[in-house]
Amino acid sequence: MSLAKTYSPADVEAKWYQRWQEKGFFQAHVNPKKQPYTVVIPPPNVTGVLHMGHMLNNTIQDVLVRRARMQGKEACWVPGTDHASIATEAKVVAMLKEQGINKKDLTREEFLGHAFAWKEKYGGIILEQLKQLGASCDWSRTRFTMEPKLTEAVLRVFVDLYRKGLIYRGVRMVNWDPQGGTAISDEEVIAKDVQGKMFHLRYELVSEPGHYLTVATSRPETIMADVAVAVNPTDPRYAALVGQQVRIPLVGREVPIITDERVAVDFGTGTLKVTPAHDLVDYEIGLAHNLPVIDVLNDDGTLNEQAGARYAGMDRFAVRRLIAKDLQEAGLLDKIEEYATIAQTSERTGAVIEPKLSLQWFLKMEHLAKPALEVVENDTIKLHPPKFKNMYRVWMENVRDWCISRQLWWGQRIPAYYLPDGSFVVALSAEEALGLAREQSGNNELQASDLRQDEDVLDTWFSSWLWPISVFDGFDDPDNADINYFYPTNDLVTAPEILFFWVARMIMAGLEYRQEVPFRNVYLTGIVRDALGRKMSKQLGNSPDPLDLIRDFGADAVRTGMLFSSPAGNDLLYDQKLIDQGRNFTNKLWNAFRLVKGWEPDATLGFANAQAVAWFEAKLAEAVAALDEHFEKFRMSDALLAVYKLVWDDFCSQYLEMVKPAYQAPIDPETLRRTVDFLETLLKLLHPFMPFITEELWHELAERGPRDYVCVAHWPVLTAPAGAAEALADMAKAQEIVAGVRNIRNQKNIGPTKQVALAVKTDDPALVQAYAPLISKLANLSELTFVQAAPAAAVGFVASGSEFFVPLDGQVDVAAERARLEKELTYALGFRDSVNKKLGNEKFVANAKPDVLERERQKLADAEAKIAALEQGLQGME
RNA sequence: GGGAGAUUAGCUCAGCUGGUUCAGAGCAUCUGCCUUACAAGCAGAGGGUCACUGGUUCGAACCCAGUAUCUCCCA
Repeated sequence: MSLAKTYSPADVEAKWYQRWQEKGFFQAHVNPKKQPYTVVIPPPNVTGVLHMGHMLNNTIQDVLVRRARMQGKEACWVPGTDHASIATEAKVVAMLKEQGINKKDLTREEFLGHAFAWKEKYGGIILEQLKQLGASCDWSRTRFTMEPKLTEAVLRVFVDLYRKGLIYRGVRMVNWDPQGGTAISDEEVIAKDVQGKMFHLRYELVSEPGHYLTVATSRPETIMADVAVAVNPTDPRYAALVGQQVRIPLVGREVPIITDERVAVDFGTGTLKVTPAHDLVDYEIGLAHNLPVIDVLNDDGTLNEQAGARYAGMDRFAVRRLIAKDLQEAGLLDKIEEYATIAQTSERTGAVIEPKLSLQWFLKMEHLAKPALEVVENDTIKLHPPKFKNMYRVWMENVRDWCISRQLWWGQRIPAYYLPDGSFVVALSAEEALGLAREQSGNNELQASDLRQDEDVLDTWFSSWLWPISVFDGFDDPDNADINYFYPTNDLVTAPEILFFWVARMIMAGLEYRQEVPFRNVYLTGIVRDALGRKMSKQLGNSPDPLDLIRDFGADAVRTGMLFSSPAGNDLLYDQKLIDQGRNFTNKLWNAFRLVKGWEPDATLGFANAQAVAWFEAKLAEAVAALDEHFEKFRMSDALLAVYKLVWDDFCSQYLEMVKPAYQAPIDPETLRRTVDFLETLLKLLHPFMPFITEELWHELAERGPRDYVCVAHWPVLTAPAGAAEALADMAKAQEIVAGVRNIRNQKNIGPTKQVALAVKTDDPALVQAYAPLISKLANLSELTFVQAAPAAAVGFVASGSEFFVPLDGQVDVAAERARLEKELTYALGFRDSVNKKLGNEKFVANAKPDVLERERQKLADAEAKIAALEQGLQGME
């Protein structure tokens, strides 16, 4: 046999992934005999590449899916990507720019041609990367949110919601992303703390030239859009000025001083310049006072001609700097203050958002949100960890209408068609639209060419919220076999950041279109951070490339490393050490296999390890029960740790050491058979976490049939064997004795190869006798004898009420030995007293439950036994 | 500013209904070992005022009130 001392993942991973696919193990089919288990992937951006967050998220999904598959369920994990309107369009625009092509010079069709070509070339790389991670998706079901069928689903839903009166078009103040050139929804706005400047500007009073009203603003570039200055009606400082006119600095235009409750008396100077086009509150004030609206901003964030020739065409921030200088020179700038404020930025581009009045499409949320809140409140859908329920409730109770139109080309074009008179119809196709338009206008002469389709596309989330239904074609064919079987899905694994963007909206869509929740459990992962707690980012360069990690350590090591330290909802502080630990674990398993593989059976030998086998059998049943419980509660890290300890501590450190034959000695066939069985069971339990090495070892361990793969093996269902509790308890005592001897070895510096003798002084020799061979082997004893009195010159310890001695001529420090025993005795006495005190307390005896009382009595008895043994030991030293 | 959650060993976290020798795990640390599966390893050890202050209780890491600090969400 020439098996390498270390496991080398690179040689085996690609091979097994290919075999699994060839065998079709990941493909799910409608099968009424089996229970379905469905997961839809949170579709990554089609232009994206795998990052650490994806690794964590997809590892968790794969663990769940693989276990379900082994449990005999029809496991269906649907992969796919979304089209990510803003991000993708930005990338394509940038690429075209490099080629010297300006988007403005292209028609919509030409642009989409470029975009699709780009997507074909670069899109979906991430799905190939997931295969390297071992993700057991059904790749035959791969979907893309902008493919024809999913696009049709989106349009159907739009038309349906419009006809139900839930979608409307209107002029509203929206969040304008000047860099993306589009409106975005409230949820896509991220507030960031920034250090800003407050400019105190002088507005001259028309009636009193040379006298000024000071107005504080953080955006002096918007003064050209001012239509009034407002003060609070209760503010005595300005009461006399109300109704007068002031001159806007530099601009010179006269605007009135008005009152409005919305002005904060204690903010700035208590005066507010009102620019209805560029601020939500100002807009409301403008409406209330019938003020005009002056828009000085272009869509790209530059100022327009309304701002005057000097500033037109310049970027808003450049104008801010320039105008500050101009104001200064004109003596109209009172002062500039530094102040901490909040900048609203775009989730997609990072650009500072401009509130902008524009005509957009909205989806009413109230009707949809109510039932979606209800199903989470009553635990029809469970969030893991449950603390997110609070957040979910608050959001759902305060949800505002969803702005679903985007001023982009990459996405589903809104199916609204405008008539020459400006009115519009909403329809699935141009033909249908024409019919409706003729009906609506009463003009049968109307031609298709007279209609103009809305230029905007829909928010990407307006595709994603349909994902659990649309991937099974549930919109165009609502009663098909797949959707009836696989929907509702079971578990969803995603990040808390998109709880509202995506999860909440999927719940709404599921209830609206299937009258059923889209999933039962939502597992929320944390954010992957570096060891210093910083979010991983390209700018910081603190994120390793996941593919490098897989190449260097193996996918199994990376998967387990990621899971070691990531309880649900908690951030994962990534540290290379975690991957090392994962790698070490694969190596440990590999070497356990090497050991067992090397054993040669001798048919003449009888079964020599009944105790060890009975013990590990009991241990295994116990561990599987614990493991299953962790899984039911979505405690993935705990589940992994449970198997980790079972394999490393119980199987390798204990069991294998118990049954391992001497060097080059043969093993009895029964022990070998049972050990191989155990190892197979362990491979099954490990498989969801470490799919590759377990499959490799599964096939190394025995000749397998064509479809005999651990990947589809039955998940172990074990019941504790008869006498399990006793086997566990007895072995624990034996192990305590072994540990006692080993402790003495360490204290006295006796190497593991040197044999020692052990003398036992006990009233109950049965257990020690029964386990004597095992204890002798594990503690490397030369002899184990029973004595009536402590031998001279020996170091002793107390275990399970008996005394043990290791005779060590010339190495025993009697004084130190006594001191150690006395210390132990003091502790035991103190402990006994505290238990006694408890049992002597009438109220305790009266109030405590019987089993609690019983346990206390047992504690007392144990303590008494230990004290007796220690006292005898001390006497023996006299 | 409003709300939610958290604070347990050097680090990351468990700790269920208040009661087991209950103060735990993994990693890290320290000591000794190249013991024929594994030094990516083996054997052992040390380490905590359960954030703080009060309260309830026979009994509190756990329940209650307040304080401090941190994180997240919303404005």
